[in-house]
Amino acid sequence: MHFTTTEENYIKAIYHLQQETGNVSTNELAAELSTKPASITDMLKKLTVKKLLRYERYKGVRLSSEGEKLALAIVRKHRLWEYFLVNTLEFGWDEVHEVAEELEHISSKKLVEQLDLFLGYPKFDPHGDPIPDSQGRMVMQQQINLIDLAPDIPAEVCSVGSQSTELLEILKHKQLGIGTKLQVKRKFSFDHSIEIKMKNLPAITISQQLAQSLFVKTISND
Amino acid sequence: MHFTTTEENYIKAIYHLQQETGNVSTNELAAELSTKPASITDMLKKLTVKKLLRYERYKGVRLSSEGEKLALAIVRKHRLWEYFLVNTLEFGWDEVHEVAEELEHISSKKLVEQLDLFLGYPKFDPHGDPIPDSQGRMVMQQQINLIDLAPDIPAEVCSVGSQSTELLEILKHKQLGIGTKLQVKRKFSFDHSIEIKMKNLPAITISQQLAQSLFVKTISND
DNA sequence: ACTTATTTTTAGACAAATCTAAATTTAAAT
DNA sequence: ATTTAAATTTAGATTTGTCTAAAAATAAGT
Repeated sequence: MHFTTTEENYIKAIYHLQQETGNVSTNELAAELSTKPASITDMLKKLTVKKLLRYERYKGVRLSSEGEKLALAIVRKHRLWEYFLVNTLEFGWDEVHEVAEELEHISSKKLVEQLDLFLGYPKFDPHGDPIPDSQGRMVMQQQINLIDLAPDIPAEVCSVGSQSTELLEILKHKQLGIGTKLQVKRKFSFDHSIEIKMKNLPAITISQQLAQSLFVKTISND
Repeated sequence: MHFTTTEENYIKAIYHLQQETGNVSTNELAAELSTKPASITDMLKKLTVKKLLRYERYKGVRLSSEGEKLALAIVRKHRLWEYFLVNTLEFGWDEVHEVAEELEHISSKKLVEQLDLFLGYPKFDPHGDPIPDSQGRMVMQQQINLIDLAPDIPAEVCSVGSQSTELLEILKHKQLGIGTKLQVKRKFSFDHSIEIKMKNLPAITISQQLAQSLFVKTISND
């Protein structure tokens, strides 16, 4: 069965939102997709007929297993293309998202499989997010939010909370990115800002909001 | 300015048809795009407003210089992606067309330029068609139709007339493809079929229609 | 040249995806 | 528990790209 780009974008949005919130509300979706709630309702009915989701009026929506399969296929394509753009075509990791949003809708199955093979079956995209394999499986990272990292534990940034240009801008300015190694030095309970230290750089303070947008995994320092 | 996939497909179709026929007729376009003439007229009016073509009612259509620029950009993307699919992802040259039809509408300029760089600025796609550079320039092949090739002149297939699956099927069966070296042995004026000889293979006869779908360039046999 | 056939255009309708404005259902508040 | 507020859905309209059927313009045939 074939789906339009618009339908795929709805499925993808529901997939991402239901990771956190369980059932996804019409208003959440409207915000995520920059459309009006009325439009969401129309499309939810349409996708329900196509068996991609379980939806009851006024009660929110979840993906069916069909829908989840489709979502994972789209996420797989998105992340593989991001990996390709950064590692093969030498894009910066902060400039691949928009292009991947287009490339993820290319339908050829063979294209995805050959691309995966060419890239060497990567497990994580340039933002640190895991890439689903052809069966939709992906490895789980035990990553924690930077705000929860205990002081003096060496850790490495492995994922960012969103791809908004605003976030990417401040990260670039503060020289933070995927792979950056750091330690938390102090936590200020007044505004929940934290002081972090990166090698060869003076310690800097980052806001609660920024810290919450960064995910890290602890690393052994040998 | 941004154009829809549909609009780009119209521009591309007009570009290809006007190579041969000069002014392009509504019916030709309808056949090429598998739509009805009425739909063509509607779209021609729309694209005229957007300054992409010169169109007068009942008199056919040509691309404006704006339109030609766009067409060349699309053709460039199509052929670069075909090259990529064959040379990087190891697709067969006869299975890349449909995928490239999708990829050619990805809009990122940087993507095209980085892809071109990565591929080493190729001059011809896997079907032997020239790839426009970033300025829209392409090298001209002095290729002639196989039907016009004089007997006993060594030549090499460098282009096929269309990408229809029917044509690709018969070419595969007869072991003909881009790069195939051959000579014409006899021409039968009865049905304009010709007998050709490839190295290490018995001579075969091919129909007028098939010969007209193949373009060759002469090669020195040293 | 006049009639016939072909091509092209217009007019009106339809499906997809969206919108605004109004109505309905659920949730919150006193 | 009743009212108020918020979220969601319905109803009707709009845009894009398409269609069919009918009208208009061009081309062809004798």
